This record gives sequence, C-alpha cells and structure tokens, in this order.
Amino acid sequence: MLSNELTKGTLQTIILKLLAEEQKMYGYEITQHVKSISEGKMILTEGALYPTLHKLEKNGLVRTQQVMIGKRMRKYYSLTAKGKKANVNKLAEFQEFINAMHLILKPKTTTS
Amino acid sequence: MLSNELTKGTLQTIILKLLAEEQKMYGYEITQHVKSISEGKMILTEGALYPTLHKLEKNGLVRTQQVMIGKRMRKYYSLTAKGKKANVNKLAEFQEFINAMHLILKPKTTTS
DNA sequence: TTTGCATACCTAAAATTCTTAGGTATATTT
DNA sequence: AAATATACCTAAGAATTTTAGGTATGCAAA
Repeated sequence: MLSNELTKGTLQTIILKLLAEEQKMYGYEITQHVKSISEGKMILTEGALYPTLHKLEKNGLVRTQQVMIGKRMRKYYSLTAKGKKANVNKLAEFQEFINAMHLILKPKTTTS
Repeated sequence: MLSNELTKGTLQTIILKLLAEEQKMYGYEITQHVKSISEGKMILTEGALYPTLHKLEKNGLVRTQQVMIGKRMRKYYSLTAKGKKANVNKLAEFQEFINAMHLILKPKTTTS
C-alpha cells in the first residue's frame, strides 16, 4: 500500500479525473474505485476525501445531488464546466510534474 | 515553473538521489542543480530545503562537512549508509507511486 | 438474533510539509 | 556604488493529510 507522503497533492487531480470519466460518483464509491483500479496500492482516507470534496464544491468545481437509497443518503458529485477545465489543467500539470521528476531522478550515467 | 502542490513529499527523494549521484553537495548547489536539470521547471525554495536537510541529518541519513571558501562557509552534505538505503527505498516508492497514478489517471477507453 | 463487517456520511485535533517573508553576510558583476 | 549572486539560516502561516473518532443503515454469518 502506498501510504507515503508522495500522494500529497494528488487528491484533487484524482477526484476530478474520476468524475470526468464516470460522470457522477459518491464519496465512498470514489474510495473503493481508487483502491480497486490501483490494485490496492492507493488508499484514499475519508478524513482527506470528504473535506476535499467539500472544498471542490465550495470552489465551484463540482456540484452535488443527494439521493436516498432506502433510508441511507448518497451524495453524488459531478463536474461543473469549471471543474472540467480544472481537470484538463490538473492532468497537464501532473504530466509536467512527472516529466520534471523524470529529469531529476533518472540515472546520470545512462549507457542504455 | 512547477510551483504546484504536487511536489510536496518529493523533496527528500530528490535530495537523497542527488547526493547518491554527486557524492557531496551543499544546499545552495542543490537548488541550482535541480533548477538546471529540470530546465527551470522545478524550483526548490530555501525555506523548504534547509529544514529538510537538517531533518535528514538529525535522522542520520546524511552527514555534514563544513568548509570555508574564503570567508564564507559551505556546508557539504553526503549520504550515510542509512541514507543510501533510504535513497534506494525512496526511488522504489516513487516508482510505485507513478505506477499507481498511471493506473488511476490513464484514460478508461484506450483505443490505442 | 446478535455480532460483525460493509456501506455511507461526517468532523476535529494534530502532524507534516511547504510557502512566504524575512535576516545576515561575502563575492562578483554592472 | 549598486545590484545581483552566492550561501547560510529561521519563523509564522497556509495547506493538506493522518489519526481518531462519531453516527447510522444494510446484510451476512455464527
């Protein structure tokens, strides 16, 4: 499991990308989805996830829709237009980050 | 310039890797080196760098050697045995992180 | 049937890491 | 002479995450 400090700062990027692809998701679903597709290597803790979702909503990147499933609430999140733009930006930024890190971390003596 | 929150948590990884490759470096040199090899995309601020170097020393991952250049001090950092192991671990962790992020961020519908 | 686990939301204190914004001083370039 | 570069440092605050809870429903196994 990847419970190290490297995942810091990636949470918004992940959420926006998943919402862009799945149209709408609820919090718990996001945690399970990430766990599943990362093959258990990345675990989103709820203590980090929910405050981040609330922040994204407050900033107008996502909107919510509450649905009752039996007696239990589900709060679906979906991207706003602003959120869709933010997703594109975040993905590009992440790619830049990876490129920069590659330059820094690649072995100096590349004989290959 | 990559001044976003993605770089959080990568500082130790970067420092350890550079010291593993260059044998010894001083703080200011590290900032310039990173700026140079990342083509200006990554800037290490001194406010983050120096406390991290001090922490690495406190934790026994690096040792220091002070040299006077004229009237000015230079504090060279080099890896301890523990620091060398940590470097290997950090690089592996980073690779895992990249792999997990790739699984999460890659487009769902890959027709390529 | 009741115990436990999964589902589903949430918050708050503390820890961690970084940014911002300084301070000090020497060396070099314009 | 003034500005920029070199070279070290710290501290307050911001931002994000971890840790450690709380509440409640649904379901399956003992």
